[in-house]
Amino acid sequence: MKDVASAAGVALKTVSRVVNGEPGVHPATAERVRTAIDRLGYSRNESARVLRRGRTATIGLVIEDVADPFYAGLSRAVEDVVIDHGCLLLSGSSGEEPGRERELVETFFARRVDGLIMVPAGDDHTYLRPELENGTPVVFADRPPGAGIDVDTVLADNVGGARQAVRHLLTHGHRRIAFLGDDPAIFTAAQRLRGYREELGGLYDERLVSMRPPASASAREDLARMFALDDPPTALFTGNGRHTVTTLRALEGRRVALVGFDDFELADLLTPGVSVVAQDPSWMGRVAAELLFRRLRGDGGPSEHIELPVRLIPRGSGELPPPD
Amino acid sequence: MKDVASAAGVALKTVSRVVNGEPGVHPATAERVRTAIDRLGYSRNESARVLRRGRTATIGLVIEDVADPFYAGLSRAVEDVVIDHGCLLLSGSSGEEPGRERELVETFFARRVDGLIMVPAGDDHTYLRPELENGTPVVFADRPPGAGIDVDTVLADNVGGARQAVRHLLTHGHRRIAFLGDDPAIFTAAQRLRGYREELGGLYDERLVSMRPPASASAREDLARMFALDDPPTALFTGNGRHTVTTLRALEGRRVALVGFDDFELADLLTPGVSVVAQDPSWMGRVAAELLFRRLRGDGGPSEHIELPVRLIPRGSGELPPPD
DNA sequence: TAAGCTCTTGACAACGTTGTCTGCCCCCTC
DNA sequence: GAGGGGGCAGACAACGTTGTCAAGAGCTTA
Repeated sequence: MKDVASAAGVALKTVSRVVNGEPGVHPATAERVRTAIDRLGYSRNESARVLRRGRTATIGLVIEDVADPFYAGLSRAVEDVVIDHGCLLLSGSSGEEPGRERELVETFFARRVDGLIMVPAGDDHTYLRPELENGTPVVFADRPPGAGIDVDTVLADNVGGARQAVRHLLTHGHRRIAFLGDDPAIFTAAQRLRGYREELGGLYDERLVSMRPPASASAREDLARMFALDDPPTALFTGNGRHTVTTLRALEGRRVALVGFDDFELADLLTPGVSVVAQDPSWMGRVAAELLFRRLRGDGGPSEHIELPVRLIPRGSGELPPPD
Repeated sequence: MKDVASAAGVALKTVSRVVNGEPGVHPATAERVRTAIDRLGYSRNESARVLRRGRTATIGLVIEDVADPFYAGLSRAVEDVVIDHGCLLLSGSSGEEPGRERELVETFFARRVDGLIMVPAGDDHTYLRPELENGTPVVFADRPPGAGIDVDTVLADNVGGARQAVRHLLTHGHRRIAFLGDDPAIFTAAQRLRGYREELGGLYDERLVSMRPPASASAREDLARMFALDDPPTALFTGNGRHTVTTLRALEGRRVALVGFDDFELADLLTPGVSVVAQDPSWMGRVAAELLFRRLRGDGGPSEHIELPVRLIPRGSGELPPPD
């Protein structure tokens, strides 16, 4: 900038004004400055700008894994909103490890992100407190924060969705409905188990419940054990997209009714088509990002807790009747 | 930092030394400083640090769309390498628009990213030249840069993969093999068309070639037109994951041999399983990122052009014989 | 004609770090 | 006891911007 200034024969401040489109510069001078800028290939140093102005125009996003289609969709939606607001996105995957979640968040804060959207991996977020008191807005998506932290949240209707799935299977005549989900330490897994249990009522049988990491040997063993029972399940409710896929694979063509939580590409092309309770990751991302920018514009109201509806999509697998 | 210094009764520089783990500070003093840091909840301002030191410990990544599983996988791999090197990732999706690609890149450079990995959308990258001359390393992944730009590239063996796919179909007795791919303005689409054409030799028939955006009406029309021919195709080669999926959907159960470029989740669960030529997006991401960090460590050798092999995975659809 | 106003420009400090240089104290050695 | 060296600490400038304030030129108005 200094070089540009001397090349154009003006003061530093005038260049700054031109670069920022501030008024009060004579058109001819501005033109001279712009020519010098082009000639020297100058580009403003954002670090210095940030240092001086205190705002970074950067948003942080912590998710579990970009390679998971659900989070990829959420990520893309957040990115679009962020770019529309003239900001940039710093993102990182926690890999479901609380330690890495915290490291990422702290690195983001050290870089002075203006706001943060996160899908938490851990359940203790008291470490956010100093920064929250500092005024940095944080929005939790998909899962709520641990105890004692009061922030905006955007969650799906996990309980309602699970109830819908189970009700659908009950309507089609099933009485032995198994649940295959993730570790209940994960919020969404616990909520979906809760919905499953509530809707099943007296039909609940804990021998039909498996809560394991997807694609694990233990998950496969649980499934085999269930089918070895005297009264095996005639229908399955899988607790997330990953479990749906690994369960389908483990079934090896065995025809059992199935409803999965989370939609996934190609669910319609399998035979039978896979019925699912669909969330909309883009919607969640957009809502979370817009809420964040509303906070950044100064909305200081009490924290909001948005619950997005989910939708049952019948495609065949959930409508299979129980064997006679 | 100033506050920490006065709280601990030391000079600014001493705090700086402690924060950076520099030697030459008395243990007792360091301890006092650390206590003050904890008490005040101080965290270093990275912007100021960057301004002073000139390196941002930030890498930029421009891809086409995070929500596409291929790029999501690539993205995750890049992220892992970047984090391992103590850096952070700024990422953005170009959405296949050259304008947005350029905007993203320029924003990244304004933020003084230390290096850049990009999947280009446009074919003119002369705008990179000033920054390249400045010494910022750039690695192109998946697609090469436009003319006149000499940088490292990491590409898949697109021609070889297409030839493999076509050869596989020929081996299974097909002579009428159609190609359904993207606009040949996209490098990978053009390369795969080339491989297809080379391998087909005299069997090439331009009426069996469609190059359209996936999931477009025109793509569906082209497919219908091909099947209406007197000598319709008995096998299809689809030019990327998205085309494979939309083609499968358009086929509506019609049994035609098919090999797709790009692997995708659930390809094995469809009936028949979908044979594909698989690339490894994580591998590509990792290789690109490691190459970038090698450059950052000062490797100034001539630009490298890495071609990653691809692999044919037979799953059933590519082994269907032609109808008699 | 002097005062006042607008328009344009510039000088300067400050943002929070870190690199360089200097200074002090204490201990060791001759 | 004097000189030298190492360990520790601090003063100061600089990184590249932008906000604040002030000043000069040219014009209008009383």
